[in-house]
Amino acid sequence: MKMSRYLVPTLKEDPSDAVITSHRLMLRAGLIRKESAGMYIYLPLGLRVLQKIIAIIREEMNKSGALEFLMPELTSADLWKESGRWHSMGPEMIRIKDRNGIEYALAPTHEEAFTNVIRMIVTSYKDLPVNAYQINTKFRDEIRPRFGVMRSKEFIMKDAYSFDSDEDGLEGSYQIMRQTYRTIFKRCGLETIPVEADTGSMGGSNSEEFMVASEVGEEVLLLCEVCGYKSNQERATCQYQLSPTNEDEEALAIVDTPDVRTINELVQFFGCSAHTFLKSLIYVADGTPIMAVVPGDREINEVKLKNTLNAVDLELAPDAVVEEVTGAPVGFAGPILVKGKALRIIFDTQIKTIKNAITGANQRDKHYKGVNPGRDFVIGQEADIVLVVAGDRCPHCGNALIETRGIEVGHIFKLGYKYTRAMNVKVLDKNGKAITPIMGCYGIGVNRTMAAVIEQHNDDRGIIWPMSVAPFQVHCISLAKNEKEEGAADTIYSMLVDAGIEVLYDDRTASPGFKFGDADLIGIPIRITLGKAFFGDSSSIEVKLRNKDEKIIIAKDMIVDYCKKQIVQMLQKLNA
RNA sequence: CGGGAUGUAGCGCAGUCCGGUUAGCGCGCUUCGUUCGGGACGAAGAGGCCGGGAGUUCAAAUCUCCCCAUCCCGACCA
Repeated sequence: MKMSRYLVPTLKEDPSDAVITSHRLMLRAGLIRKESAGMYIYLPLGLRVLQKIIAIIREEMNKSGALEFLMPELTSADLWKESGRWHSMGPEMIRIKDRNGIEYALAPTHEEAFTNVIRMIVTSYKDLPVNAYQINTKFRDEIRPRFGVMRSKEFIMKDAYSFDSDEDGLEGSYQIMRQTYRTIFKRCGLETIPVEADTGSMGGSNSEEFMVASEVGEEVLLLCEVCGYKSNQERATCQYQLSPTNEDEEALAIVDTPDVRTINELVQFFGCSAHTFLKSLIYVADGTPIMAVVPGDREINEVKLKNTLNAVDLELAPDAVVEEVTGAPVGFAGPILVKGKALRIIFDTQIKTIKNAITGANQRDKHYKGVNPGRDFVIGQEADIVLVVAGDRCPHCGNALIETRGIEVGHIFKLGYKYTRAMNVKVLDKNGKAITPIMGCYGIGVNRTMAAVIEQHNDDRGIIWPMSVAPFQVHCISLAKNEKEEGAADTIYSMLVDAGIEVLYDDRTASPGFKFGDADLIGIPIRITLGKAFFGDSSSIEVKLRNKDEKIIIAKDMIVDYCKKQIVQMLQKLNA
């Protein structure tokens, strides 16, 4: 491709609204432009990268035996009502009506759609297992689009759904995808960390996310360097036990604590350690207020709490609700309710071990001390609801966990029967008996994968594409000063193209420095320069790899072979 | 939705506090000439409803009110 005929609007300065490296470089290298918040335009150069990633995904999915489909983006409300998600997806799902008032959703995901086709076309166990996938756009009315294409309202996802006769089958399908995902990301040049994950609104049990370690990642990961435990903070658990005390149970007493509300203030006031406080927070879960109680030195993991409650929506209660359900202003809540109040309370599993605790008295400016679980209040429901942080002990081996941040590029999980039951999918087994298939579901964020590759492969001059996803394989810079030289340069370009190499040919009239700068920014792996060495007698060509500093000289006749060899080697390295 | 910030040429910004010529600078863009291996130089140009609306004033990019958009921090997810 001749650059003079290709629109590559590189930018010398950083766009003001890009804060992370990948976003900055995508804008600067002329890969994307913003249409509006959360919506991005892929320019020709950027599209090529996206297509390369898609091709890798498609190739590996097909290799795994999955079948490619293409689903409508406009999905009828009936489909969503069947599974119950017309309601539960909430405002994240973009809903529209046609001229007759019929309701649709712009698909935020396609579990229902795929379950529906399988119901239509699969009737026998002989067709199972089947793994159906597509590479298609998703629409989500994100609370906050962020970081360029990293989190956008419209994005391309590869989503796959497996259907098996039984759980063993699902395990097989799941493991195939697990391996396929590793291969896909490896081929894209990405190092990923698979972590245990929460299943979110999709439902299901077992789940693994593929994370790209990055400071700008939105996920917090907890890793154990000893046994290899890896988990998303949302799901992470730890071995934790408060040290037992031999203290005698004190009598319950009420203490005046004027304006002492936060845990820090309480520690000061009472002069004891934070975990002897019973931190009691009021949440509203699907419209109903509840209380969650954790040791005072712990944060609540809202995802775990939400799962415990089986709630769709969970948020901290507004002050008015807190006052209403506890009878006291915010800061004085506790599990010993005043007479006449009733509230569902979830206790963290450690609460029962705390002796002579301190907690809010549900009265203004008053706390209880000498609080003893079981004696002063009943532990009705307990669950692990604390947020695990760095330094907590690994749930498997007990070593200290460490924290890192990651970008979620893929997510695989066992869905179970949620959709096949809700949508009444039946196939006949060997004995002619109707059975319900079990599902798994597997997603890859394509645009996000592209951004993640840049996050992992760049330097202060620009992008350093892995060969597999580079927009072109060779960047050929012509430094020709006259028509004769231009002609000679064109010949080399044609030679490379004829050999089947993807070449971006900088035939523009610009200074060498300008062209080198653009080449570094765009980051094509192999750069060849047609300059002095070439236009002189020697007929030799300078080659430089984007990820190396040295320049080497190759004889003109050898250049095609050399490039081909480099390309093959670079691709093989990613496949290994 | 809550908190913070910003909207001036394609991009990056100054000017706004303290109202007053024809709204400026750098990059980019066009034409010509000279340059030409690490973002060249000169000359001549083109390009602005100063985010939108209402108001105050003799006079508004600048002051007031309302709206909109974008970005960052928190709650959702690939």
